[in-house]
Amino acid sequence: MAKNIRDIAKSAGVSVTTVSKVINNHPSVSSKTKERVLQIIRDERFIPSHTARGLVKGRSKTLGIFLTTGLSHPFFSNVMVGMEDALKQTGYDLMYLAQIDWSPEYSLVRHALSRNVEGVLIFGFHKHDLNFDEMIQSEIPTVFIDMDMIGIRAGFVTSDNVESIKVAVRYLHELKHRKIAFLSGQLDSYVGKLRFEGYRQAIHELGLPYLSEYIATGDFTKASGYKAMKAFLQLKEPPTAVVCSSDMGAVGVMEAAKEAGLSVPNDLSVIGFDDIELAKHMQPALTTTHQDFHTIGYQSVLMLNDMINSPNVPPPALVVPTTFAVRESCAICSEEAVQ
Amino acid sequence: MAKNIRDIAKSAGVSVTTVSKVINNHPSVSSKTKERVLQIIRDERFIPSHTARGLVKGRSKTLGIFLTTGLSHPFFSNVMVGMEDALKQTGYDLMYLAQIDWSPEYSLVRHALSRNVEGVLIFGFHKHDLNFDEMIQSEIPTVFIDMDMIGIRAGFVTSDNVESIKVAVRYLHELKHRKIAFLSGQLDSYVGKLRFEGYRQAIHELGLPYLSEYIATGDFTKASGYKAMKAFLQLKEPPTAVVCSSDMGAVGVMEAAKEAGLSVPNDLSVIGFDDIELAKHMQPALTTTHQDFHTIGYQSVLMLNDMINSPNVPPPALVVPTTFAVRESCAICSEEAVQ
DNA sequence: AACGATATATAAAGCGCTTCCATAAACGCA
DNA sequence: TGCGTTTATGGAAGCGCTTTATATATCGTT
Repeated sequence: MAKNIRDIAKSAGVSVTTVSKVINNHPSVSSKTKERVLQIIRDERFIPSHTARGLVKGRSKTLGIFLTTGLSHPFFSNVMVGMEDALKQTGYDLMYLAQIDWSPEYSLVRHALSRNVEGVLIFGFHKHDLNFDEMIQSEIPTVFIDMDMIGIRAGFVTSDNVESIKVAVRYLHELKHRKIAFLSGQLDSYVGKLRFEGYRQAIHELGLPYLSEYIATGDFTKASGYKAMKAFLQLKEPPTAVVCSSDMGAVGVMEAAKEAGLSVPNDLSVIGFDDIELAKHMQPALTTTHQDFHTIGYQSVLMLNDMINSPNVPPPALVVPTTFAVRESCAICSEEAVQ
Repeated sequence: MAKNIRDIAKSAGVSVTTVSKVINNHPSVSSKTKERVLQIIRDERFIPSHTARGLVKGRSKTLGIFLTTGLSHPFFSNVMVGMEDALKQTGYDLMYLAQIDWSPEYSLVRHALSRNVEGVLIFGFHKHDLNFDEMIQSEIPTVFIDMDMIGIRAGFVTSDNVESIKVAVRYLHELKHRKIAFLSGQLDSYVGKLRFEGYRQAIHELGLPYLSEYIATGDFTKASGYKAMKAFLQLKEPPTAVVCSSDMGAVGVMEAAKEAGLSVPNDLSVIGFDDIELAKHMQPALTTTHQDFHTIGYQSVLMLNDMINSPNVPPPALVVPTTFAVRESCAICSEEAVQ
């Protein structure tokens, strides 16, 4: 059943070398024999072993991907769609390296190396979970997604988190809001940190007072939003608007607000982040930052492809713009604008 | 940098054979040399090439996955979480075979074979898209997800589509509904067909009249639900309830109903299918069938693992039970129960 | 006719590993 | 002590392919 290059050589009455040359269409084979061999290959439905070829060439036409937070990452599948397109375009298959064990001996690099992948994508959350340093220092081309890791052979791609939040805060400011609260994500995550930074910068640039009681530390979940809003409501001057680091957080905020008898957007304006499917179907539909996951996925494998093909150009960092999706969860501040 | 087994052998002062035996912990090596070799392996951070080993052993500890509808399948990522767990458990890595080209010469089998995978998962939609027959007839163990393909080396796993819809229809019947419409998905898809079949059976078993005007052919999208509901509303006896083949379809139905001034659930009961994230956050929250995607993913790789390890037991078909999630989108029928 | 240059084919080595087979050393037992 | 066994080790072939070096045939020049 499983044919190899020798069988073909025999059938065609040529050497293995010649068959190999035909497969890789090396010029030094006459078009006559080339045709004959090609015909046999077709007839016998022969397909060369990618694996064997990879072994000798050292190139496997395979990329590896590590999901350090598992596949349950909420946007994984969106990012993957973009990756898929780029994979098709560049001719790579993708190996999902599932066998991460979290022991100290485990090495991403070695795992990747053993699988003979030409480059790896790392999609994750927290910077300090795994031995990324080894990865960064290794020879193997790597692109990180949503982590600002950079090295001699490592680049990254991410959304423009800082600017996105600033846009959101400015928007609220234009709507006359002055008491703008912020719900963060985990502050030890790259995006969590940056979104917080965006809030800080915006508040500062707009000349608003920076009040720590308007900052709630959450973890991207609905529960953390709910809890945060409950706390905000205890304040003697509760915020009139809250910008969240995630849509799910915003959902929690809205839920708590409704429970307290507040109407969104009339009594409270809310802004999310991510633009998950749910966002546009909510009541009211959630104003939020739309991340271009497709581009993130697409560009990350293109970047990796470039890194593989041009080992000497330093790996870039790519910041993908977001779009601010204005929907129904924000309104002009009902309070007098306080000075 | 990249070490091989020969380097280790040299360092340890033993033969390549011995090193290999240590790696595979073959019994015929003294514990003394074994320890020494192991130590060197650790010191030199040597990791054997999976690829080379796969070449000689014919086993790659790799599974392949084809996504015939691409990664944009709405439940892909949920299913993958389940797969991931089973991959860890069984020790496989997963190769995403992205290079499907849709030309007639393209062969899933050959692609899989060239990549030396031990088995393949096929996750898709339509039965006739690709040359699945070749796959089914091939030697290579295959499990289909959401397709009823079965062969000497092919099994499948899917949700219990028929029964799930029957449960939904019966539930409506208990709520005194008698004019129960159905929104189908694509009828050339496996799940589309089965859900329709469930509706037919339920109607029949409940002794309700089977009315073709209560059947709308959709395609799982919101748009098709919207359109279907518009049509139902033209009827002189519009349905009092509609069961949908997808949650997104149900969203469309509800939207059309609201536009027509109907209140869900008071004037119209609606049931979805899938239990997407959105479902529980809608107003009213959507009553729907919850598919156990984790189990589907998990069991499909376990099944594949079994097929690989026991080549002689005929591949099974696994039907994973669903749970019916009662929420707020259904109410007792407001009309008199018609006889 | 003799020469080097060019085109075409192949043998053989090697990628990093496993495994069969042979060999050598250590052992048990009468 | 001598025999057959067991235990430990290594040589070499081979998995399916690519690639280098080499051989042979063909050709154009003068």
